[in-house]
Amino acid sequence: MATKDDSFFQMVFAVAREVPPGRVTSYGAIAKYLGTSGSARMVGWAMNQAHGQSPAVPAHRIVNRNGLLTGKHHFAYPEQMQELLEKEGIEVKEDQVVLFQELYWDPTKELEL
DNA sequence: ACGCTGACTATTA
DNA sequence: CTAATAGCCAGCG
Repeated sequence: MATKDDSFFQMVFAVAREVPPGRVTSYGAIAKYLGTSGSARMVGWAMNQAHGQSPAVPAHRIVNRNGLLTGKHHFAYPEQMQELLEKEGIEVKEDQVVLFQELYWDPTKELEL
């Protein structure tokens, strides 16, 4: 688990790609899963490098602790994030994921088994 | 090497 | 409710 052979980014990308469709997760959750709890900024920063990766990283499934689409401005265009989320069946209102609590996917609870 | 920046989070006022 | 503060750590000039 959490192979440290790869760069920190690759670990973040790996977890992000493990997020099931129609689900969302937070930076802090990924950070904690990687053992860098408290450094949620590193996750977001890693996502910044995700742009152009192969396979593409579903960064639109990564939101902040409030379920807010804080990173939408980093996409091709800000509305793309909400567009992709709604496309997967996730309701988004006021840049915020509706029922975020129900759609929340925690790697530390789903993957560590 | 130093300081600034940042897709975060939590606490305090 | 908003604003400020602190902790976090990798990249860049």
